[in-house]
Amino acid sequence: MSDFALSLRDTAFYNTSNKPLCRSPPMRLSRYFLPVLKENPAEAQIVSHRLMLRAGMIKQSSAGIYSWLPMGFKVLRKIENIVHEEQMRAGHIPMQMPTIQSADLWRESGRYDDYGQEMLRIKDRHDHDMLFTPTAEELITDIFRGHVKSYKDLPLTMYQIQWKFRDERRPRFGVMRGREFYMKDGYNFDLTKEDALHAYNRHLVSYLRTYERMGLQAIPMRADSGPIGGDDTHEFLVLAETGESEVFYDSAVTDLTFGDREIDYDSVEQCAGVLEEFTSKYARTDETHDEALFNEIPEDRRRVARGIEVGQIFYFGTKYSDAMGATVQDSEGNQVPVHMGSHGIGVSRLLGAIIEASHDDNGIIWPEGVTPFHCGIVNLKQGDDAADAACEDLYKQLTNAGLEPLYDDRNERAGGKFATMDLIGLPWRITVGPRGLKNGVVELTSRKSGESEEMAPADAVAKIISIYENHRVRGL
RNA sequence: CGGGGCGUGGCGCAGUCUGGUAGCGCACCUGUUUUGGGUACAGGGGGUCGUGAGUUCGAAUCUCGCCGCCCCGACCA
Repeated sequence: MSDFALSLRDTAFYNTSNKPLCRSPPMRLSRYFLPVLKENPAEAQIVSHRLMLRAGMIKQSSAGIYSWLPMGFKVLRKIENIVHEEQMRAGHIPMQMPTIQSADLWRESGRYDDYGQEMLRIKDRHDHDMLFTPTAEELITDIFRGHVKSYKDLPLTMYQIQWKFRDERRPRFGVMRGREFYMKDGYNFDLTKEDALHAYNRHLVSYLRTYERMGLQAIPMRADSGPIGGDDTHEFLVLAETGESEVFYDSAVTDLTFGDREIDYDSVEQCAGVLEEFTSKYARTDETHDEALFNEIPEDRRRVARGIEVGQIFYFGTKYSDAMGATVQDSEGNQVPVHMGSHGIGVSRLLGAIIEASHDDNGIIWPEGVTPFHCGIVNLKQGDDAADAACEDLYKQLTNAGLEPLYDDRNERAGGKFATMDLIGLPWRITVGPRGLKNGVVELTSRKSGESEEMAPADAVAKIISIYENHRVRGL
């Protein structure tokens, strides 16, 4: 757990101490900004979009472009931080590139013309062609070729988490198919194809860990490379009825979990072993589906379903290094083009995918790894001295333990508070009322199972702390 | 981009066909009441009806243009 604690500190962008930033952080509903909607907005068709709007997480600004309201932003940051942690654990180096780039580099690779209308093109005041980046292969290759000259500097993998823009003809499904989206994009540079394939495998492993920490099962499926180009590529799909891709797979793949296994990311054998384990069973999207191969699966294990694409990894060899002259000198003095790959995780899209995979009629059910607040505290009788004091005490103990409770201290009726808590989907709720306090108990309720248990306040705190032992990710 | 639909207070909608100067529910404010799964009553604030032009004594309503948004399809992380 020690490396975990270290990486946590590295990625806690907005609070580098392990203490709350101020004496009274804004985690009381009376002071927070959580504009929940009682009714369904007419614009939202699918459940994740509807729930994100109703839970006050996002507000549409224009088609496919959203403001991230405080609670949505908090989840976005938690997902982002999990991605950072797992990337750094795999040895990849974080950096950041601009959102607006000159068209020149894109002309060099030939993609300025290939990309078509999806690319948002802009002119600056000097009449130069600029664009809002949909991805960053050209820019990273330009950085690489300017500074790396020797094979001794390889392997190298850098990544960023940055806003991207694709001018979709028809944005829809809320953040799942927006025009502006937040994405992790990483790029590996290696001397040989073998090295680059290890980078590919390493990314597959790190992605499996990443999704699992978010409470998701994302199945790697053989896919099509699209405008990125390249030979080897897998997409990671979360099964959901509302998914945009049709998928075909052997049901045995859904039994695979990554669990707590220790992985040495430098070990070629270990990474290749995981790839083999997770990709040997049939699992393909409609783009690469092969009916004959599919029919070789025992009939009772054949599955046709829909999936949400939450990530993709590519090995594309020397496509960009050839086009852009990214070479290094090898040990024999030859100039050789580097082998590259790129890898993406749709960070903002993941919010939609997680909600699609985890909700019920009453609202969202956050997995513990990404929940905006670790638990809710519902005061059933605001203004009652005993109830107020008990809630304050719970709030203090949980925040002192480094957790983020959301205390509903509004002067609302119990029903309204419960409905709000269910809608926003916090995994655990502590319910505090004068009646229970007379017997020295509060109620701890699981959002997922709906089961409640009465216990002393101190026991509830202890239980929440132990539940989150393995899910310490910071948000805002 | 092809096809369809919709723009009326923060949200959900009625009113448009048949022109007469805007209404309901939720939310919000005040008060009383109530309080363990969205209390009840009373009072109140907020909209030049997406936008521009036209027709008319008079336009949310009719005509034409424009803009925006949603859905289906094709396309995509």
